[in-house]
Amino acid sequence: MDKSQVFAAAIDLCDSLTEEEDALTRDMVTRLADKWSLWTMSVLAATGAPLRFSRVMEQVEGVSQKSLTKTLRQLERDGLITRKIFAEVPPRVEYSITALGLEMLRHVEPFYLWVAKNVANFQTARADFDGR
Amino acid sequence: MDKSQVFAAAIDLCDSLTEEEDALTRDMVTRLADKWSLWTMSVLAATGAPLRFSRVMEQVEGVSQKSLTKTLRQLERDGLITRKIFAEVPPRVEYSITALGLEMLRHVEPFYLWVAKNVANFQTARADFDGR
DNA sequence: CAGTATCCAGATCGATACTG
DNA sequence: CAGTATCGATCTGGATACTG
Repeated sequence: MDKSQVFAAAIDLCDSLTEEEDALTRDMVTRLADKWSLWTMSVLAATGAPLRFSRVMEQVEGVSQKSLTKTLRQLERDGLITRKIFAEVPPRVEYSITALGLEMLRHVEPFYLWVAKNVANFQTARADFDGR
Repeated sequence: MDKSQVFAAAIDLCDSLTEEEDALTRDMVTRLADKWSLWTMSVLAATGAPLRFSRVMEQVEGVSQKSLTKTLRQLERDGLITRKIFAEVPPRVEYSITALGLEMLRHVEPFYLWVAKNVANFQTARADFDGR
Protein backbone atom coordinates (compact mmCIF):
# COMPACT_ATOMS: atom_id res chain seq x y z
CA MET A 1 0.00 0.00 0.00
CA ASP A 2 1.25 3.45 -0.82
CA LYS A 3 1.03 5.63 2.23
CA SER A 4 1.58 8.74 0.19
CA GLN A 5 -1.77 8.26 -1.51
CA VAL A 6 -3.74 8.43 1.70
CA PHE A 7 -5.31 11.84 2.07
CA ALA A 8 -3.56 12.94 -1.12
CA ALA A 9 -6.84 13.94 -2.70
CA ALA A 10 -7.68 16.05 0.31
CA ILE A 11 -4.31 17.77 0.18
CA ASP A 12 -4.64 18.46 -3.54
CA LEU A 13 -8.09 19.86 -3.10
CA CYS A 14 -6.91 21.90 -0.18
CA ASP A 15 -4.17 23.45 -2.30
CA SER A 16 -6.72 24.48 -4.89
CA LEU A 17 -8.70 26.54 -2.37
CA THR A 18 -8.26 30.23 -1.82
CA GLU A 19 -7.13 31.34 1.59
CA GLU A 20 -10.68 32.32 2.44
CA GLU A 21 -12.09 29.00 1.33
CA ASP A 22 -9.42 27.14 3.24
CA ALA A 23 -10.26 29.07 6.40
CA LEU A 24 -13.93 28.25 5.96
CA THR A 25 -13.17 24.57 5.44
CA ARG A 26 -11.19 24.53 8.65
CA ASP A 27 -14.02 26.30 10.35
CA MET A 28 -16.49 23.63 9.35
CA VAL A 29 -14.19 20.85 10.49
CA THR A 30 -13.69 22.68 13.75
CA ARG A 31 -17.42 22.87 14.22
CA LEU A 32 -17.36 19.09 14.56
CA ALA A 33 -15.24 19.32 17.61
CA ASP A 34 -17.01 21.84 19.62
CA LYS A 35 -18.86 20.41 22.46
CA TRP A 36 -22.46 20.60 21.32
CA SER A 37 -22.76 21.07 17.54
CA LEU A 38 -22.78 17.46 16.45
CA TRP A 39 -25.07 16.41 19.28
CA THR A 40 -27.51 19.22 18.56
CA MET A 41 -27.64 18.36 14.87
CA SER A 42 -28.18 14.70 15.58
CA VAL A 43 -31.08 15.52 17.91
CA LEU A 44 -32.75 17.57 15.20
CA ALA A 45 -32.09 14.86 12.62
CA ALA A 46 -33.34 12.06 14.86
CA THR A 47 -36.53 13.91 15.69
CA GLY A 48 -37.19 14.55 12.04
CA ALA A 49 -39.53 17.43 12.84
CA PRO A 50 -39.19 21.05 14.02
CA LEU A 51 -38.21 21.38 17.66
CA ARG A 52 -38.62 24.29 20.01
CA PHE A 53 -35.66 25.73 21.84
CA SER A 54 -36.65 24.20 25.15
CA ARG A 55 -37.19 20.73 23.61
CA VAL A 56 -33.73 20.83 22.07
CA MET A 57 -32.31 21.87 25.40
CA GLU A 58 -33.96 18.92 27.11
CA GLN A 59 -32.48 16.44 24.68
CA VAL A 60 -29.00 17.88 24.55
CA GLU A 61 -28.35 17.01 28.15
CA GLY A 62 -26.03 19.24 30.07
CA VAL A 63 -25.91 22.16 27.67
CA SER A 64 -26.40 25.63 29.12
CA GLN A 65 -28.83 28.08 27.62
CA LYS A 66 -26.01 30.31 26.53
CA SER A 67 -24.05 27.56 24.84
CA LEU A 68 -27.10 26.15 23.11
CA THR A 69 -28.03 29.56 21.77
CA LYS A 70 -24.54 30.05 20.42
CA THR A 71 -24.45 26.58 18.91
CA LEU A 72 -27.81 27.02 17.21
CA ARG A 73 -26.80 30.41 15.79
CA GLN A 74 -23.61 29.01 14.31
CA LEU A 75 -25.41 26.06 12.77
CA GLU A 76 -28.03 28.39 11.35
CA ARG A 77 -25.41 30.74 9.96
CA ASP A 78 -23.76 27.86 8.14
CA GLY A 79 -27.04 26.66 6.66
CA LEU A 80 -27.06 23.41 8.63
CA ILE A 81 -30.28 24.14 10.50
CA THR A 82 -33.14 26.61 10.13
CA ARG A 83 -34.71 28.83 12.74
CA LYS A 84 -38.31 29.86 12.41
CA ILE A 85 -39.83 32.48 14.68
CA PHE A 86 -43.58 32.66 15.30
CA ALA A 87 -45.01 36.02 16.27
CA GLU A 88 -46.90 34.77 19.29
CA VAL A 89 -47.05 35.37 23.00
CA PRO A 90 -45.29 33.55 24.53
CA PRO A 91 -42.76 33.42 21.72
CA ARG A 92 -42.21 30.21 19.82
CA VAL A 93 -39.11 29.36 17.83
CA GLU A 94 -38.66 26.14 15.93
CA TYR A 95 -35.44 24.59 14.77
CA SER A 96 -35.07 22.04 11.98
CA ILE A 97 -32.22 20.31 10.27
CA THR A 98 -31.62 21.28 6.63
CA ALA A 99 -30.72 19.07 3.68
CA LEU A 100 -27.18 20.39 3.96
CA GLY A 101 -27.13 19.49 7.63
CA LEU A 102 -28.30 15.97 6.91
CA GLU A 103 -25.64 15.63 4.22
CA MET A 104 -23.03 16.71 6.69
CA LEU A 105 -24.18 14.17 9.27
CA ARG A 106 -24.07 11.47 6.64
CA HIS A 107 -20.50 12.29 5.78
CA VAL A 108 -19.42 12.43 9.41
CA GLU A 109 -21.07 9.21 10.47
CA PRO A 110 -18.56 6.73 8.98
CA PHE A 111 -15.72 8.47 10.68
CA TYR A 112 -17.60 8.66 13.95
CA LEU A 113 -18.48 4.99 13.84
CA TRP A 114 -14.90 4.06 13.09
CA VAL A 115 -13.65 6.02 16.07
CA ALA A 116 -16.22 4.46 18.40
CA LYS A 117 -15.38 1.00 17.12
CA ASN A 118 -11.69 1.59 17.70
CA VAL A 119 -12.08 3.01 21.14
CA ALA A 120 -10.33 -0.04 22.60
CA ASN A 121 -7.31 0.56 20.37
CA PHE A 122 -7.00 4.10 21.62
CA GLN A 123 -7.38 3.00 25.21
CA THR A 124 -4.55 0.49 24.97
CA ALA A 125 -2.39 2.94 23.04
CA ARG A 126 -2.81 5.43 25.86
CA ALA A 127 -2.18 2.82 28.53
CA ASP A 128 1.03 1.77 26.78
CA PHE A 129 2.15 5.36 26.42
CA ASP A 130 1.36 6.35 29.97
CA GLY A 131 3.00 3.26 31.40
CA ARG A 132 6.40 3.91 29.86
CA MET B 1 -36.08 9.76 2.95
CA ASP B 2 -36.33 9.18 6.66
CA LYS B 3 -34.40 11.87 8.44
CA SER B 4 -34.57 9.98 11.68
CA GLN B 5 -32.31 7.29 10.26
CA VAL B 6 -29.45 9.64 9.58
CA PHE B 7 -26.83 9.32 12.24
CA ALA B 8 -29.05 6.84 14.06
CA ALA B 9 -26.34 4.19 14.00
CA ALA B 10 -23.92 6.62 15.54
CA ILE B 11 -26.37 7.51 18.27
CA ASP B 12 -27.08 3.87 19.03
CA LEU B 13 -23.42 3.03 19.17
CA CYS B 14 -22.82 6.05 21.32
CA ASP B 15 -25.41 4.86 23.81
CA SER B 16 -23.69 1.50 24.06
CA LEU B 17 -20.42 3.06 25.19
CA THR B 18 -19.38 3.47 28.79
CA GLU B 19 -18.88 7.01 30.00
CA GLU B 20 -15.14 6.58 29.72
CA GLU B 21 -15.36 5.27 26.17
CA ASP B 22 -17.70 8.06 25.22
CA ALA B 23 -15.29 10.64 26.59
CA LEU B 24 -12.46 9.05 24.62
CA THR B 25 -14.51 9.05 21.43
CA ARG B 26 -15.22 12.74 21.87
CA ASP B 27 -11.57 13.27 22.53
CA MET B 28 -10.57 11.67 19.25
CA VAL B 29 -13.13 13.65 17.29
CA THR B 30 -11.88 16.78 18.99
CA ARG B 31 -8.32 15.88 18.07
CA LEU B 32 -9.34 16.10 14.42
CA ALA B 33 -10.43 19.61 14.79
CA ASP B 34 -7.58 21.11 16.62
CA LYS B 35 -5.50 23.39 14.58
CA TRP B 36 -2.56 21.21 13.63
CA SER B 37 -3.31 17.50 14.18
CA LEU B 38 -4.85 16.68 10.83
CA TRP B 39 -2.29 18.70 8.92
CA THR B 40 0.59 17.07 10.80
CA MET B 41 -0.75 13.59 10.17
CA SER B 42 -1.29 14.29 6.50
CA VAL B 43 2.31 15.52 6.17
CA LEU B 44 3.62 12.31 7.71
CA ALA B 45 1.32 10.23 5.51
CA ALA B 46 2.19 12.10 2.33
CA THR B 47 5.91 11.78 2.97
CA GLY B 48 5.55 8.08 3.56
CA ALA B 49 8.84 7.97 5.44
CA PRO B 50 10.11 8.99 8.88
CA LEU B 51 10.52 12.73 9.31
CA ARG B 52 12.60 14.68 11.76
CA PHE B 53 11.03 17.29 14.00
CA SER B 54 12.43 20.18 12.03
CA ARG B 55 11.26 18.74 8.69
CA VAL B 56 7.74 18.37 10.05
CA MET B 57 7.88 21.92 11.30
CA GLU B 58 8.88 23.18 7.86
CA GLN B 59 5.99 21.48 6.17
CA VAL B 60 3.33 22.36 8.71
CA GLU B 61 3.60 26.05 7.92
CA GLY B 62 2.89 28.47 10.69
CA VAL B 63 3.00 26.08 13.61
CA SER B 64 5.05 27.11 16.63
CA GLN B 65 7.57 24.79 18.21
CA LYS B 66 5.46 24.49 21.31
CA SER B 67 2.27 23.67 19.46
CA LEU B 68 3.97 21.16 17.21
CA THR B 69 5.52 19.40 20.19
CA LYS B 70 2.17 19.20 21.89
CA THR B 71 0.45 17.99 18.75
CA LEU B 72 3.06 15.29 18.14
CA ARG B 73 2.84 14.08 21.74
CA GLN B 74 -0.92 13.77 21.59
CA LEU B 75 -0.80 11.89 18.30
CA GLU B 76 1.85 9.59 19.70
CA ARG B 77 -0.12 8.97 22.85
CA ASP B 78 -3.14 7.95 20.82
CA GLY B 79 -1.12 5.56 18.67
CA LEU B 80 -1.55 7.60 15.50
CA ILE B 81 2.15 8.30 14.99
CA THR B 82 5.40 6.90 16.37
CA ARG B 83 8.35 8.78 17.79
CA LYS B 84 11.81 7.27 17.54
CA ILE B 85 14.75 8.81 19.37
CA PHE B 86 18.33 8.23 18.23
CA ALA B 87 21.04 8.53 20.84
CA GLU B 88 23.24 10.86 18.85
CA VAL B 89 24.74 14.31 19.14
CA PRO B 90 23.05 16.39 17.96
CA PRO B 91 19.87 14.53 18.86
CA ARG B 92 17.69 13.07 16.14
CA VAL B 93 14.04 12.21 16.49
CA GLU B 94 11.97 10.69 13.74
CA TYR B 95 8.21 10.68 13.43
CA SER B 96 6.16 8.29 11.32
CA ILE B 97 2.49 7.68 10.75
CA THR B 98 1.12 4.37 12.09
CA ALA B 99 -1.35 1.97 10.49
CA LEU B 100 -3.96 3.30 12.91
CA GLY B 101 -3.13 6.83 11.85
CA LEU B 102 -3.51 5.96 8.18
CA GLU B 103 -6.84 4.29 8.92
CA MET B 104 -8.00 7.42 10.65
CA LEU B 105 -7.00 9.61 7.73
CA ARG B 106 -8.84 7.29 5.39
CA HIS B 107 -12.01 7.63 7.40
CA VAL B 108 -11.73 11.38 7.65
CA GLU B 109 -11.00 12.04 4.02
CA PRO B 110 -14.54 11.61 2.63
CA PHE B 111 -15.90 14.10 5.12
CA TYR B 112 -13.10 16.52 4.47
CA LEU B 113 -13.56 16.32 0.71
CA TRP B 114 -17.26 16.87 1.10
CA VAL B 115 -16.71 20.00 3.17
CA ALA B 116 -14.18 21.40 0.71
CA LYS B 117 -16.50 20.69 -2.20
CA ASN B 118 -19.35 22.44 -0.45
CA VAL B 119 -17.39 25.46 0.56
CA ALA B 120 -19.43 27.60 -1.82
CA ASN B 121 -22.65 26.48 -0.14
CA PHE B 122 -21.35 27.54 3.22
CA GLN B 123 -20.16 30.86 1.87
CA THR B 124 -23.55 31.72 0.41
CA ALA B 125 -25.30 30.50 3.55
CA ARG B 126 -23.19 32.87 5.60
CA ALA B 127 -23.66 35.73 3.18
CA ASP B 128 -27.44 35.23 3.34
CA PHE B 129 -27.39 35.06 7.09
CA ASP B 130 -25.18 38.09 7.57
CA GLY B 131 -27.13 40.16 5.10
CA ARG B 132 -30.44 39.83 6.90
C1' DC C 1 18.51 19.51 17.07
C1' DA C 2 14.71 19.01 19.68
C1' DG C 3 12.89 20.27 22.85
C1' DT C 4 11.25 22.74 27.96
C1' DA C 5 9.80 26.86 30.73
C1' DT C 6 7.41 31.04 31.27
C1' DC C 7 4.35 34.61 30.20
C1' DC C 8 0.44 36.38 28.00
C1' DA C 9 -3.72 37.31 24.91
C1' DG C 10 -7.88 35.59 23.34
C1' DA C 11 -11.52 32.22 23.11
C1' DT C 12 -14.69 28.94 25.43
C1' DC C 13 -18.10 27.58 28.49
C1' DG C 14 -20.91 27.38 32.78
C1' DA C 15 -23.52 29.90 36.28
C1' DT C 16 -26.36 33.45 37.31
C1' DA C 17 -29.39 37.23 36.67
C1' DC C 18 -32.35 39.83 33.84
C1' DT C 19 -35.97 40.89 29.66
C1' DG C 20 -39.37 41.47 25.46
C1' DC D 1 -40.59 31.04 26.11
C1' DA D 2 -36.50 32.23 24.28
C1' DG D 3 -33.43 34.54 24.74
C1' DT D 4 -29.37 38.59 26.29
C1' DA D 5 -25.80 40.42 29.62
C1' DT D 6 -22.18 39.80 32.67
C1' DC D 7 -18.62 37.47 35.40
C1' DG D 8 -15.21 34.22 36.17
C1' DA D 9 -12.66 29.73 35.67
C1' DT D 10 -10.40 27.17 32.28
C1' DC D 11 -8.17 26.14 28.02
C1' DT D 12 -5.64 27.14 23.71
C1' DG D 13 -2.00 28.81 21.23
C1' DG D 14 1.79 32.23 20.08
C1' DA D 15 6.19 34.62 21.38
C1' DT D 16 10.29 34.41 23.65
C1' DA D 17 14.08 32.62 26.17
C1' DC D 18 16.69 28.87 27.72
C1' DT D 19 18.95 23.72 27.69
C1' DG D 20 20.78 18.59 27.27
